[in-house]
Amino acid sequence: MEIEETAAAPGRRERKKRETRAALTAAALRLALEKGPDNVTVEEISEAADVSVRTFFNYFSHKEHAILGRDPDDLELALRRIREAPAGESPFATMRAIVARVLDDLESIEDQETALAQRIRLITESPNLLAQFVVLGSEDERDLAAALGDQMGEPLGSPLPALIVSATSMAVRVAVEQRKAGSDRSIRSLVDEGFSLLATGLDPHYDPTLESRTDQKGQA
Amino acid sequence: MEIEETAAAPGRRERKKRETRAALTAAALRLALEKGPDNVTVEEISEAADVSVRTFFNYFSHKEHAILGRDPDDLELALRRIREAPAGESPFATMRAIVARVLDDLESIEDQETALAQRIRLITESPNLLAQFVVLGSEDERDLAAALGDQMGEPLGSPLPALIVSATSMAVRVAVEQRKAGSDRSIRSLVDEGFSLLATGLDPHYDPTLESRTDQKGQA
DNA sequence: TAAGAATTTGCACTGACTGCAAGTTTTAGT
DNA sequence: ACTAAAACTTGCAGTCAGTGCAAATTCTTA
Repeated sequence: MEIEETAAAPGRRERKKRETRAALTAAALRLALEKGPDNVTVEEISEAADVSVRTFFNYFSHKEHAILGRDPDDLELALRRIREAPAGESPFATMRAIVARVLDDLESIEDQETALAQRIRLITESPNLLAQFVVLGSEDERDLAAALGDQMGEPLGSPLPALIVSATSMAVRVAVEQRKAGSDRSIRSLVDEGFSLLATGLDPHYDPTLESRTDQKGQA
Repeated sequence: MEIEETAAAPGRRERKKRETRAALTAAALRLALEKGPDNVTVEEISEAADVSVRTFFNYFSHKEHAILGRDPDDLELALRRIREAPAGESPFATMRAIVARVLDDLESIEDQETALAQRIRLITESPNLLAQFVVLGSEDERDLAAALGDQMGEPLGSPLPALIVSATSMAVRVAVEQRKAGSDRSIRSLVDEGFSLLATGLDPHYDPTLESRTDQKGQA
């Protein structure tokens, strides 16, 4: 009953699993777009993919995961990019490059919405999806931060790598939300501005000696 | 059937509502700590607070919200702090001050775990809670960013305020996760380091002319 | 081709959550 | 006080997500 991710010798079994998974994510995405993510039932998705409901849950533990259809290869790709970062590239630049890659993919199709673009839109519209997305994302972030820290030769437990990774996803998330809130600017330009601000600092006059001890005024 | 948040003239009705809500969050938190957040049923919580299950859902739309027991006043407090920020204080410093306030509250009780401290621990342990927390949080962030942007006199639609707010919550989240991952350092010191890094920039050698156009090497 | 492993499926069950209508409590007007 | 209206609570019936189990089915491999 264990569904593995082996990419080794693709026998018929392997192939069928991939097909089933693909059919499920495709059906889930299509139906989510048609009826709204929260109005789709697992039964419908399973029906459309022509498998039993029980089988759906053999592949995805949550309805949302099918809609998000996360491809494990994406994380793999990013991790590799980190490990193979050119000598001298700053870790922040590495992350920016990874994001840039995704943006390119996104733009290269322009009007014809890619599955990825559609999913991003859905995420901005459904709190449920956002929640699951973040949960999945935070697992990935752990791996990315570990890889980045390793690559940087940063002492274990340093918050820097985790911070950089989080900052990256944050820049993207903020950009997406700005768009959603009606900004005219392109995602790319918003992301660029975000990276730029994060790279050079959010507070030019920061006083580190002050640190966090409270110094409030009016307090209820 | 609408439960309002009126804080005006506290008649008996108002008082009872507060009591019920308090009883529910208290019961939810206690049970979540005892049995783990995912092993508590709404029925148990309602039982403990001595109301019907249906009533539970009149107060909280999700089980998790009762456990998180978010106090709307907290957001109010933060918003006020933003609006009343001393002239000349950088927006980033404002946010840091707000976080510092929370940390102080947290530490002032030390061993005797506050409800807040307990909740933070639960959140780090339960994906479900994390998810709901993020959803609630992202709503708050919108408000905070709006207030901050207003205070800064930033043009509407600028990503800066949103970025600063996100950065703040990010610094806290990363610090919490570092602790969870076994760091010896105090939350406060981790948070301070995060703020410091974000304030002064994540990439000292950032080249803004490069922007985000892809420049990758090995690609699968 | 047959044993054995991996998958699919049906079934029964728990638990979150919702709409509705009836019952109860609180408030307000007189 | 008395009472009608408004605000809350509750039970009930029902939908849907998600899980464990064991019987069927399909694939692999010797």
